[in-house]
Amino acid sequence: MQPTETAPGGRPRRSDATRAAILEAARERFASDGYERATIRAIARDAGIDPSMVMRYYGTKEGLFAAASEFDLRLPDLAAVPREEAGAVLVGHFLERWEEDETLNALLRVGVTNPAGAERMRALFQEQVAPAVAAVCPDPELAGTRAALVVSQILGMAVSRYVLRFPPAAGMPRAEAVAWLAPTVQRYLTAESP
Amino acid sequence: MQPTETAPGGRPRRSDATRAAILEAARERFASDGYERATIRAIARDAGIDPSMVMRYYGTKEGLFAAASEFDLRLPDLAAVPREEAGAVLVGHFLERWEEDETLNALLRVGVTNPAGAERMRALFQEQVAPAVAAVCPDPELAGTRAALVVSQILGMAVSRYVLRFPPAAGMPRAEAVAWLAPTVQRYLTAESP
DNA sequence: AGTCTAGGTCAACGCCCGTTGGCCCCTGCC
DNA sequence: GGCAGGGGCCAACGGGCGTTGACCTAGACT
Repeated sequence: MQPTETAPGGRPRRSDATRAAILEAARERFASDGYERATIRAIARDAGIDPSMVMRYYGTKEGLFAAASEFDLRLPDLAAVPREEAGAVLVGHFLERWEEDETLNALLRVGVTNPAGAERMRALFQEQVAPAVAAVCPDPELAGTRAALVVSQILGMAVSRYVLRFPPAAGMPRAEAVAWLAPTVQRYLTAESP
Repeated sequence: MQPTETAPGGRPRRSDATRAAILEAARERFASDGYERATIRAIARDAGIDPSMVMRYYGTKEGLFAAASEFDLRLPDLAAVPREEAGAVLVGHFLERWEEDETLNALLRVGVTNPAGAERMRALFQEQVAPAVAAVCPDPELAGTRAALVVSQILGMAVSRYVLRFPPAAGMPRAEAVAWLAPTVQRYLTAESP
């Protein structure tokens, strides 16, 4: 038996480079192919190692996905920006994050067809988005609803732009997308009622 | 050789019931499982026939999906409703359609992980949504952008509500969702600029 | 009544998948 | 310099997949 996991502060292992290569290849494949078509064999090939190594380090395909889909949105503290700019800041941050890290695309593609992936997305929503949104909500009891509305608009743009690639959405400069979406998100965050 | 297709006006075939059962089972499976996990064997089992019949009538799994994903959004003529209600009408119609026919969910789930499915969604956008939106756009050259924005909001709500099932979005009464989204869509349809 | 064809079943094919177990080699330690 | 153990490869497994072709069967037409 050999250790498959170490506390984050543990001594570096000789296999760390391989582990990282596997994770990177996995994120790429999950992001572009979804869960079922992202095969362990293809991921291993991308990482330049044998498929059995993936099993050794991550136990199972589901375990690999769990490790590859760990993600920090790094949401800004919305209480620290001018109240009327919260919407623009949030939209800009999300789109930027989506373009710089393929993990979000992996989460989205897997979340849509795989129950475990959907659960991951719900956790991301509850643990990261909802609290960040609650920080600028006028009414605590509506915070969940507001967060869901915000996410619906941002998620929809991400699907249109990065996944389905509707020409007008995919071709739109990011600044233009932010300009259109910001007032919407601002309203969801702070408007008294619909 | 035997005919696999007949002109829409053709005489009814003895196999029409079977063909319909296959299509219904296929839509159900594609909607709940996505393309890869919706197996021909499972669809045939649901339809109460042998898997080879599916191949006989639809040629290939891709052909089956093409047939099962034919869809008419039945979008209303937006020029016929009061200008300021276009947003509410459009949102309400989409959510209703999403709940009454699982084909839309099948399209969405497959579109996210399958290239052919994504192409289908783009065709739906271009052939049905874009023209309907153009009917109320003040500026023809911006119609495509406006349609994409509208779709991004509606698609995002559908993903949140029906696919990922974020609790606040999934639990929200449809009327409340419409009330929140309507002003957004209205603005995308008619506002001069962001 | 006899024939022909469309509707349907069955068994198999080849392929690829996730996963396993055995084996080798290299490295760091005593 | 031996040796333990982690890093790595290889070959195989059982199973499920899409797809095929041979084979029955029952109805419609003449």
